[in-house]
Amino acid sequence: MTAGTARPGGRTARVRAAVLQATYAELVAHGYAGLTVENVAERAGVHKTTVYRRWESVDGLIADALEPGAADWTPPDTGSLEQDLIVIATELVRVFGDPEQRAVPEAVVVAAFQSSRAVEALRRFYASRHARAAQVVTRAIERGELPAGTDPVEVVRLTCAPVFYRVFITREPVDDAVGRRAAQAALVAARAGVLVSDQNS
Amino acid sequence: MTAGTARPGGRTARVRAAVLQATYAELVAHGYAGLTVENVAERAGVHKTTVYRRWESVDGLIADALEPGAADWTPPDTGSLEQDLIVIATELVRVFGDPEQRAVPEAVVVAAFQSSRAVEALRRFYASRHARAAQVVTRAIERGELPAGTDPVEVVRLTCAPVFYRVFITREPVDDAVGRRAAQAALVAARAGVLVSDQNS
DNA sequence: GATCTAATGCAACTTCTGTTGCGTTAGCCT
DNA sequence: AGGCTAACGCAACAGAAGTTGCATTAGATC
Repeated sequence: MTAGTARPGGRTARVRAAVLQATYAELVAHGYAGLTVENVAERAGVHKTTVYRRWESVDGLIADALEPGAADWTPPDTGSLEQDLIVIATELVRVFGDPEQRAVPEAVVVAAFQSSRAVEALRRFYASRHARAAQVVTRAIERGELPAGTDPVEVVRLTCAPVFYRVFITREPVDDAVGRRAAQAALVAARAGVLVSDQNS
Repeated sequence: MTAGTARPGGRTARVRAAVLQATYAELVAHGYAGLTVENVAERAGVHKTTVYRRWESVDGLIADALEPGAADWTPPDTGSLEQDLIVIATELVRVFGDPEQRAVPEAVVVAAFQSSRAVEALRRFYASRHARAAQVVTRAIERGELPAGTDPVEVVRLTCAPVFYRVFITREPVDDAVGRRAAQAALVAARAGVLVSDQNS
């Protein structure tokens, strides 16, 4: 984003950094509902027209703010698939339990309901996250812990989905036990061969 | 809601019905992002101040519009737990595939991110839905298909979560195969005893 | 059917969001 | 160093969202 600009140096980059950081801070402070272009601009020390021109709307800001998050995450590697999945699921629980860590991912989910840019950002983010987390499963398949042909990403989805479901859909509380159970259920299903990708019966 | 009003007859009830129906129609037509108090009021043939006074905001409208949906739903009863779960999951897939049926539930999920009233409406709705769907599992436990002590609602959650996860979080496409796999995974996990409620190890 | 008053309609107003035209600044290039 | 111009700041504006005070309507009660 803003990569093809004719003047990428100095001020433009500074403004961009300041605005995205301000977006993050505002999200943590007021959440998606309280996110305003004007507030972000003021916090960033930038005029609101600048923000409107470069990001168009709050959804553009949010979509942009998510980008960095995907890259710097590495999956656990405990040697046991079950433990790896449990770590992944309980880490999710921990993130959603912390308002500060939760702010950005939650905001993007909300923004995706009204902005195709946010949808694209979400797809890219979770595609990346899934691919990284799937390494855990791929290693397990190589160790012979799971049936050959098991879809690694599907195991990851099954591990994460129940946590998201409770947090964002049914609004039920989550704790480590929820994550653990999701991980174990995904594991059992994978072992039983339910998540073999060819299986389209 | 509006139950304790001092004048429940005639006009008040008519206005309420007209407004909720208009809310539904507007949601289908423009989605949550395009939902405006003024548009709803105009469509309902009511002045906007009336809507503001009785529902306060769009989130109030949405929370109210969800209420009727919970009551009139009965779970399948095919005689086989696997088939019941598959029906539940693929029915979800079908609902989310139809913009008209999808509009209201999606709107409430969005509204819940910024309105505690919508959160309460969501909790009530899914608590009711889960309880009804859980009958399917309870019957299976009685038939001896699942270990005693299996948490029926947890089986339902595990069946539905992957569909919601793809639709609302990762924005991946869903089809019947997705629902079928989710149902089978939940079933396998339940059979293995992973979803026994006592189990807090 | 006359009265009372909750609920609605109406209009004006304030506030907030987003836009536009133009002047100014600062990065890039020779 | 000096010019060129993209990017930014500024102010004024347009439009929508939500509020308030008061008049009007129509259910309820006797």
